[in-house]
Amino acid sequence: MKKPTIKDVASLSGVGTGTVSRVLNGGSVKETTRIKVMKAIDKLGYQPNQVARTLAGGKTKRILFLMPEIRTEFHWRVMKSFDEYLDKMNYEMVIYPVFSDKRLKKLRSDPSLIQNIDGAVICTMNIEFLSRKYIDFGTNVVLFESQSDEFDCVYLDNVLGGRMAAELLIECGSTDLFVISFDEENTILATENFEKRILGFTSYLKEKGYEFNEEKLVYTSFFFETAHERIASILSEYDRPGIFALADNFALEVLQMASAMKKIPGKDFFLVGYDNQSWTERAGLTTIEQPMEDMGRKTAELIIQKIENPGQYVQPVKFLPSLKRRKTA
Amino acid sequence: MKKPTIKDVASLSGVGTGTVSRVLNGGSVKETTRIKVMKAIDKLGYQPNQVARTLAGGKTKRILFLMPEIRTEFHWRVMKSFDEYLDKMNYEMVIYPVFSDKRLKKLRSDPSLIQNIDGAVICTMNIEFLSRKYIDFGTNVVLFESQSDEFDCVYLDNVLGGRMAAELLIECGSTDLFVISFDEENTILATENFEKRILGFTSYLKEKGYEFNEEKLVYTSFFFETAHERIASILSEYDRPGIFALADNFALEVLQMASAMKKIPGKDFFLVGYDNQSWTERAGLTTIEQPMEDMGRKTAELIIQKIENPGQYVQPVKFLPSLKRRKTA
DNA sequence: TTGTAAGCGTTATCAA
DNA sequence: TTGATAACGCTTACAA
Repeated sequence: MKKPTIKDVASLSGVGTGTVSRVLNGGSVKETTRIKVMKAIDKLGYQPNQVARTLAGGKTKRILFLMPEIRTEFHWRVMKSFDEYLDKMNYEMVIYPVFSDKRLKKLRSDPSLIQNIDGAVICTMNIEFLSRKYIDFGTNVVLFESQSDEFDCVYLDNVLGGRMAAELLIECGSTDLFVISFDEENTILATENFEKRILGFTSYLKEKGYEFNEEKLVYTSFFFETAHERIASILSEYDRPGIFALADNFALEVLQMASAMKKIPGKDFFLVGYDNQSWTERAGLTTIEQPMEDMGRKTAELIIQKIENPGQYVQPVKFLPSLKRRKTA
Repeated sequence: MKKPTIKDVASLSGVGTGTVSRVLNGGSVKETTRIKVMKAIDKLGYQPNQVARTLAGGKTKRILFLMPEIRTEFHWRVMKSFDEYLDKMNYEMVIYPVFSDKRLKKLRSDPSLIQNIDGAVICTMNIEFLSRKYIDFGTNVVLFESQSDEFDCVYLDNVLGGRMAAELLIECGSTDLFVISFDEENTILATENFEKRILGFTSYLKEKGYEFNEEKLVYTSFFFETAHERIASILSEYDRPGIFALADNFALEVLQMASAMKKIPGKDFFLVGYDNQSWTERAGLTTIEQPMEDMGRKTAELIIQKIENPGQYVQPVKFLPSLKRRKTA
């Protein structure tokens, strides 16, 4: 049995297709006819054909979410919250993972996906890839986790986040301060966010007369923690060292090593993470919170706003980190 | 300036739209006209409109990849490989993340995404959600990481994987055998894969007369390793215990604890992981390999095959695990 | 407030 | 091998 079309609905309810379309899209129709039409729609189980709708010039109500290979809790929670708001507003999210530079080029050359969208969110991507010369979305774009004055964008004040971590660790009495960062040469990713955290941290230290040098910057990797030895030596060689982990993941590595070495967090050493991932509370990890849900939601609001009221000024939205103080610092 | 359409191409090259369409879709056209048309396409920078194409009954060349919230290396590598083959065959992947049951229901009630696809791959999802009664894709479906005789599917022999791990650990001389599994009550995920690994492991043990009970099953969590204390006690209390980590991630936790406790893998204890994630070689972790790239590619082949030759029999494709023997066992 | 009909950009059918 | 033309299912003037 064929799927019912707008014509079927029209003839069953004894009106023209235009009227049905108006019912569907919120045009002005008499209440009694609206009800008639709705009944017919219900009875037939009619679902508008998006493809036809798009071709006829309607909106797709579909938003593209461009993301690099991100497997962090942070990004998933942002995405979930983003999607939830979209859903509430009757929009739909389509994800396009940018595994590689090549895939991004493909997106540029093959506009079929872009033809189908009302807007796009570009997530945590290197600014150089975002230039209009590189990809012309010909559509509404909001950047997430990068700054730009060419596009609307949503980001967190990472410099401030770094400063807050530094301030707290000094307050705890640490004089030897370390940063655990990560080692990644993925050119697609926006690494500026990490750099800013380090910048905030070190500049605060400098202001307060503390020393920081490259040696105190420890590298690990996102999914295979590789800094065991370095961490073990920091924990055993220094007196109450202060450690700033640029992501909660990295802090976990420290906690594990410490647990095995019988070092007590908040006493033998101090530790501040970043993100406020869901497990950190249970673990008692002090961390710099990013308001993931708010950020995701705001991104959704922004893109929908742009779609529905075109031609607005570019809006940068800056979120502020906040301190979740728990046992480790 | 408006985008050029097929009509523009037709008139510029002095042929009918039908001919242009045939050039585009591989119908039979005289070589000289083909060249003429190609030149016009090039000159205008013409790109076919996918939406119109779809409405007119053409294929979208778009495949939906339905996935739960998976942040593992395994799934991303499978996805990459899947996507790469699709790309080669001029198909396109669209990801639909199933954050929750609710989102799956939404997919069912809102067919706009499904209207746009030629086929769907359903990844690592609980079989109960896959019943035709629940979602009618009305399209070609291939299951990844679940078994079914209703759908084509691609999966690994996890029972065999478990057996291989057991065999190796016994061969190493361990008499106390442990499994590290994970604690997850996400009802959307196909947990059968983990259960089968355990089944294979324990049944082999039983055959060989080894004892295994619930106490030897240690639970941790995927992204926040929570089994520190259990692992520490296993490592210190037993003589050369054998540990089977149901995913390489979990093995990492063991390696870290061991490193801090000065226990030497492959000597003081034996450890077998699962997946053969990229970092395991560097870490010297013995592991049960899943051929991720092959599996992703095969999944792509299968779905394209179904699309292009409809009405075939249901094909289950079983992959075999293999042992990557390194330092830890 | 309504119905009619002209697009939207393709593919597919059918004569020529 | 071709060109003309009828779908495809919708939105949106325009006229009634």
